[in-house]
Amino acid sequence: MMKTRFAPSPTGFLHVGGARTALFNWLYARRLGGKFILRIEDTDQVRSTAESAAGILQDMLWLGLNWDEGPQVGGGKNEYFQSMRLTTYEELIQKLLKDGRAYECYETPEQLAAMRAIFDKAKRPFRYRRAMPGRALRTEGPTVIRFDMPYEDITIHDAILGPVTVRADEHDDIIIRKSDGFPTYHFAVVADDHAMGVTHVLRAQEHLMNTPKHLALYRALGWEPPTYAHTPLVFNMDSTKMSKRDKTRAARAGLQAYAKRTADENYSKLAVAAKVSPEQIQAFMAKKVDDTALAATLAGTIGLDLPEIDVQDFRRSGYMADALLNFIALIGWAPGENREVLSRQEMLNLFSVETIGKTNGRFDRKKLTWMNGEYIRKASMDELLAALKSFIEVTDYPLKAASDAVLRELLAMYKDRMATFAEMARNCGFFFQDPVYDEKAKSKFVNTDEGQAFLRQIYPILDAVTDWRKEALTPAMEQILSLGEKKGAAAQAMRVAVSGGAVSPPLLETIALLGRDKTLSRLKAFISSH
RNA sequence: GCCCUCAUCGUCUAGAGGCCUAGGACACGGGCUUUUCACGCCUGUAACUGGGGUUCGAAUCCCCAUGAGGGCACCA
Repeated sequence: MMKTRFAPSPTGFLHVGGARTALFNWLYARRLGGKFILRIEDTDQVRSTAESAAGILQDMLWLGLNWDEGPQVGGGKNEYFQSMRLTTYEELIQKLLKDGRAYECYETPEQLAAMRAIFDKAKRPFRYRRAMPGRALRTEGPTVIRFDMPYEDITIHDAILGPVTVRADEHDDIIIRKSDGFPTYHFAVVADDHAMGVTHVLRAQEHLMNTPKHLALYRALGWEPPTYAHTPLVFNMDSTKMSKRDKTRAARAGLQAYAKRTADENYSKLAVAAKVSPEQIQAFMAKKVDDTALAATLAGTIGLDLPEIDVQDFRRSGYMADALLNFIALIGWAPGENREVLSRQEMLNLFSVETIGKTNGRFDRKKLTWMNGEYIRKASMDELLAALKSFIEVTDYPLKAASDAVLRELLAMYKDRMATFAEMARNCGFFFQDPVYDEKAKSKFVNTDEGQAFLRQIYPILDAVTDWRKEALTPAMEQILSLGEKKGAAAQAMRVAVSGGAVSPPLLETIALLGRDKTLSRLKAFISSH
């Protein structure tokens, strides 16, 4: 049985890069009729959290990347959390110890750092080996167990990169059991991939140099290693690594500009608006803390968009899961025949490891946005509504209170003119609350002699309409559009009065949904106030 | 510093020796459509990192240089 797995460590949110790895594994397993396993690698007791694990599961489900084995599916209840499998690792480690393939070490972290420093200074690579001189003697203190790497060249037969050989003198004896008794990543992956029957490992290229270690471990344990395939990496457009730090960096830059703009140097006004203490903000700005949640709230209060990095960031920004997946798949993979917009099923039909490329890619948000628009336009109304509601669940816009019926009306109106749900959410606020009037639009279209004349003509036309359904409103709207020299000359004045700005969906649909009272009162307010 | 990987338009990519005058998509420019904004349609600009080989012939194969990225933890 062919099996792939995605094995994130629960030390944060699910990153887009991780999502791509998960997708590739998911596609690969589904394509070949195998099984897809989800395993939580929580061997780092300090950094792993249960909340993070829960968040990752939730994001995987939002993306629609379901697993055949893993938390909540198949097997015992905690079988897919490494922290629950300690006895398994211990037995294996004891076996290696007995076979003489592993040994205890007594250096403290400080001693190791000092040894490394000496080599660094001499510009020589430091490799810990069993036979090296100067190893610490047995002590009472905590010990660590290392694997005795064989002194031989090791060749990885990578399904994407081809053969890659690492010379014998490049290896070092990796730690397989930490002093807290937990296995290290290197040991736990090998033990689990074997135990769970994983046959194909698709992981990011940053793991390439780990592979010889894993291969040696398989051999020492007498096991058949899986097929490895290392995927190219994904970077920001400026070729920096995509990381949560991008968010704090962007927030700091935006906040600095805000402080200058609004003369709020010590962030006292912002602190009040964001409901946090000024000290917190100052500590954040001074880079004393790297709190991404704080960065998000602060950015939110000054209307600053932070770069999306984690899967949930994209959800909050109003991207559809399928569009994100489709876009992400195309970095490093091309289905051929110039195909780009692919449904999940089409991706499944076309996917293969052979068609994954070797070159690192960059994350072009503009193309993602375009792709999301494509998905929005081709989605059915039911699909769109479901996706929109999943967006509404995690955000807080005025349309949060809208009924399904109203949401459907809005979607019909905005479908062709939005690239993300957030875009619609920002633009449709005037349906739910008084518009924030755009002063420039007002002075250009409303507070002019012509604009006033139009509004005075428009009001009675609409006031005469009692049946406010779209069909009944159509003749009145036609009449309004025919006002003035050229067709539609009066539209902008009405648009500004009704929506607050120079841009909105077509007026007929807009006022039909807005309702008679609000439409008329907004028009009237502009006539009488001038 | 050492080891490893990669290298086609600004970006994602197609290209597995002649089909390449290098194709597609995003972005950008121009036009059409239009009650605003979009959508849609038409159209334009734009690339084989450099140098050596191999070959009748190289974006495609080899070598070197350069550039980019990854790794060198009691993190994964």
